[in-house]
Amino acid sequence: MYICRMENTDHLKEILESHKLRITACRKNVLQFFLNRKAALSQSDLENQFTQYDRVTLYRTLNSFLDSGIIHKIPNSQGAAAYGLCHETCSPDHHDHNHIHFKCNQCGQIQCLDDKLVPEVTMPKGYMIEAVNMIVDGVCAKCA
Amino acid sequence: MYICRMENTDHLKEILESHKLRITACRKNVLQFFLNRKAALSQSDLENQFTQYDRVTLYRTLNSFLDSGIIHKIPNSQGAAAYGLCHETCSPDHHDHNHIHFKCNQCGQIQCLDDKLVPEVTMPKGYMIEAVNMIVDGVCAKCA
DNA sequence: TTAAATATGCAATAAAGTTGCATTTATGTA
DNA sequence: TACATAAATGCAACTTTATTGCATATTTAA
Repeated sequence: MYICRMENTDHLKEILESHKLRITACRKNVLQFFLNRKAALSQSDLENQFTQYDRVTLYRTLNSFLDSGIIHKIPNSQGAAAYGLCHETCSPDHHDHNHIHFKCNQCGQIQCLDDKLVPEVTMPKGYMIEAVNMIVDGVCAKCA
Repeated sequence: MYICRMENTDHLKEILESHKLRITACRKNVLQFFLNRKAALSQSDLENQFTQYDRVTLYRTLNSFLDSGIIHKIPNSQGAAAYGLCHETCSPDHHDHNHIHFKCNQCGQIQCLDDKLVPEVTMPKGYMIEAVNMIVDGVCAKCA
């Protein structure tokens, strides 16, 4: 029989504090959900998981995580916006996601391939680069 | 004084025919608009330009262009979906856009950098690649 | 020229994103 | 610990974008 007990949430508190965010139940739950998941999450994923919270609250939770540099938005051409956890190297001012994102056309999941770095690119004269995103579409190892 | 006259629309007709689409005024107008524009277009761009057409018609026009391989959808993390013209090498079955997309954070325009090719990437074992997209965010030459 | 297939306009709805405001909760300080 | 202040939450409302059904109009092939 599975005994439900209080989990230690010190690590969640630390992450939120270090990003200058207040500690709330909603934020801790959402953050834990991100940490458990390998794949990126969308607003509707959160709504399905946390029916106890209003969708506006979840929307603003995502925004506060975005602004503080806990998560990053992943560009995609279809469906709702997806969000992935940032690395320690990210700060509110300067995001640092030079990893490739992969979207599986079978299961629909979007993954951060943290150890696959985006190759260098050069732009035509006069262009200033602020961020580079690379999204690979295909079939993931699990679905293949 | 500028004299308004009928333009030759044979090239539009040819493009539509070669993609197995019926020739209609709306499709010719939208296609011409794409050909004139360097930057990618969104649904709302079309709505602003072509107030004579219902937005559902424009929506379906975009879809028919997408399905037939005249345009491609450009992934982005913010704002409405953007669409860019395909090259001759694209067919309904197999799209071939290995060029980089650039989004200017100043003017908001998204451009196809047709001669900037997306670099090769390798995936972890078991992954199958179907498409690779690269989006560079920054400031374009005009806005810099 | 006409029948069949397709495109369009209108109405309606779904889904996603966003804001204002009253209430509740978290946090720093006395 | 209690309190004042600042921030988070829930609710309502609204905007934008995406989507479908159906009647009518247009295109195309025979």
